Amino acid sequence: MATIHDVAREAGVSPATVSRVISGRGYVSAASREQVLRAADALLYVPNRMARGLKTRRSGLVALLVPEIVNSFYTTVSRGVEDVANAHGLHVILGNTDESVAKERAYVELMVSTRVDGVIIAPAGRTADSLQLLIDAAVPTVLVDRAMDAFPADVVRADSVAGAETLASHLAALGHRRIALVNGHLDTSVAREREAGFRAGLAKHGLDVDERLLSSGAWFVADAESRVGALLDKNDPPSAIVAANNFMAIGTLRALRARGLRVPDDIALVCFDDLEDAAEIDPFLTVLAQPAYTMGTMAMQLLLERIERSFAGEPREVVLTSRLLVRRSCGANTPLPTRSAGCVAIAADESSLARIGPVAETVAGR
Amino acid sequence: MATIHDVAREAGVSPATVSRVISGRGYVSAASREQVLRAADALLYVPNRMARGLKTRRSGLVALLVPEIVNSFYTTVSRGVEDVANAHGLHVILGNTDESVAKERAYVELMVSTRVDGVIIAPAGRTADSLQLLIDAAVPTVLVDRAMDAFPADVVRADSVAGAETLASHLAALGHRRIALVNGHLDTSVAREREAGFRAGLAKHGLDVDERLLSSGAWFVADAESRVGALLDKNDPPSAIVAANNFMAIGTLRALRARGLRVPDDIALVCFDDLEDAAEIDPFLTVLAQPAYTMGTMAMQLLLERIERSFAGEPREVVLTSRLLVRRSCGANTPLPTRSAGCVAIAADESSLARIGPVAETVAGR
DNA sequence: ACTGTTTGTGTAATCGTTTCCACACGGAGG
DNA sequence: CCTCCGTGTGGAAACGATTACACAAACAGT
Repeated sequence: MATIHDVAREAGVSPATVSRVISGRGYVSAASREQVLRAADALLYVPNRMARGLKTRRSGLVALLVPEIVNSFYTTVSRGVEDVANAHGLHVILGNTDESVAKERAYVELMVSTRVDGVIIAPAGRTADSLQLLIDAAVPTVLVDRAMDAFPADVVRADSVAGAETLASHLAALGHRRIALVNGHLDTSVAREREAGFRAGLAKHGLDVDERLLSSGAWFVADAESRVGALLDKNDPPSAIVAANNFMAIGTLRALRARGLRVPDDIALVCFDDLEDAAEIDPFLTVLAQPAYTMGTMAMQLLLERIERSFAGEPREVVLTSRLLVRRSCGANTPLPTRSAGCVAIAADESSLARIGPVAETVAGR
Repeated sequence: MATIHDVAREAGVSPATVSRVISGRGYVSAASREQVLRAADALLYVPNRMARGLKTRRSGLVALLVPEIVNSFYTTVSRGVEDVANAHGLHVILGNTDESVAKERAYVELMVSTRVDGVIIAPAGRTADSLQLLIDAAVPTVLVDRAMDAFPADVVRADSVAGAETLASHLAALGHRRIALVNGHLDTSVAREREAGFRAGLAKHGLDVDERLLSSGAWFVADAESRVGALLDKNDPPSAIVAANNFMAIGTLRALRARGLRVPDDIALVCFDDLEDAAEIDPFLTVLAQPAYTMGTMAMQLLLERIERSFAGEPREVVLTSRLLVRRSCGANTPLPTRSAGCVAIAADESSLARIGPVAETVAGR
């Protein structure tokens, strides 16, 4: 591979001049510039980022660490991150931690050793253990989707408490008395918040919470399927279920189907996260759609401010509101939709809407 | 951030000794090793990959460039790649080219300038234009999913011809006479192969191809939806449809639903790619499931051989066989499944099965 | 005692950039 | 005519690792 010296020799100038042409900084005569560009082209010169990064102490890379790459929620977040990053000349490298703290730790170390300019991460664990290195190494960091106690970094997340409350009260308003929550791992902040919101939603309608109808565990299809199965096989099963993410909704559907139960006729089902396209396949899931793309763009914007040091204050927290999309699985819209997209959008209550807005307004110290 | 010199000073040895301890190469006394490890720990030393890479000319990074990150087919491929790479001490960085040749070109340049050790890519364009730099820069490269004519790189792909033939003849065998193909962009090898296989499948059953029932375009939901809509609104619409990937199957479903048509009662539908979990939601899509994970592991294995120079021969091609999973959308299994997973697995014809096997056996020059 | 090998360590060159500094040249302003 | 400043350029010192080389000590075999 050609180096800057090769180009310099070919163009009859010094390496310094080549560097100035490539980077566009400093004075270069039109004639030299022309020569250099021609030489670079001829030699297929591609600057070595490692050498550049070594000298400049900036890699131009941003890491995005997600717990589950096959989950379209996170890939949508990633598109948001990427769009903003690319617009600012940064590149995104994606890492899949697989909900494993060990993998997460390994990725964090990889990213620190690669000297990425910043990290956006949806942490897998409850403690900041595997993330401590980011703080120690002073790498600008933004948490996305999942918050973490006592971790000094900006956070962009959806309001899971309000979201769960919206879903639970939607079911309660439809007349359900026995509502179950199929939750994710309580190690994550979102799971804990969703439980709290769920309880609040029932309380709002004067319903008691039957602790036996609360279940938590891995965020995956299979886990939810077996837990819902257990729930259904007891006597006095629920008449409605809130699933804490899209995968668990599918696991729930499977458990229901295995028992010949139909949605929403026999049991109502609502969940967090839009499955995007798939949610519009029968039974047309009623979902609380989180603003995944926006979470990505916001997170990257906050990160940029940290990287460029245009903001250096206390950790900030951005809370975004989700939208309730009422389709058929909750039993509210019984007739099969024909021409329409089969979906009625209803915003969450006005109180939570108040927190939507431009960054400057929604950002608050915490 | 602490450097190797800092650690050396703290430990009372030379940088060379620190390097030997960290890399585990060369002679180091137990006492020195102990000192170095203690110092590295105390200073939170994380080696600088850029400096290391600059000297060793290896980054320890492998790039995986996929055209559509939200497509679970590609994320599954990525898990295969990652598992093999990690087992060999390499890290994977993922890039999303968005089916855009321009983005692809930008990523290729980024990866070359990052001096990644190798690249695995599912190319977006028909020509090797945007990939030429990989060849010029002599970066080990493996194509996955999509082949490319006259491009000197190993390829791992599924047998799309046989796959499409399997799907088409499955529908023909069920008695369908007017079968449509909703295809992807003919710029990609897979789209062209799927068309060829589709024609072969019909021919096998003595059916003529109605060219008006062949449609190609973008691999996305919306595009397929409008194309299928146009197809249905003509007179003499098809009685069965083959969709060339999972997204287009969803687009097809939408178009059907908008017209009040039911699957499989009014129109049968089968498609390429398993939607994983979502495919098991009604209408339980009959799919040709491609071995995505295996494609990833195979691709990475071939790439490893190139990176380590343990193989330096002519470009190889690995062709994997897919499986037909018969569910309900094709109309073959009319009763709703209850206890079972709602799926009957049928392998593609024996002839294509013959090509399954360990790498060594399936690899063939091309 | 001499040679040769194994073990252990440090010095310094090197990888490919960027960038500080010095310097040279013109033209403008005094 | 002398400065000063805006341009334009090159030399050389970093950046932080690896590694070739030199050297020294310890030990074995003759």
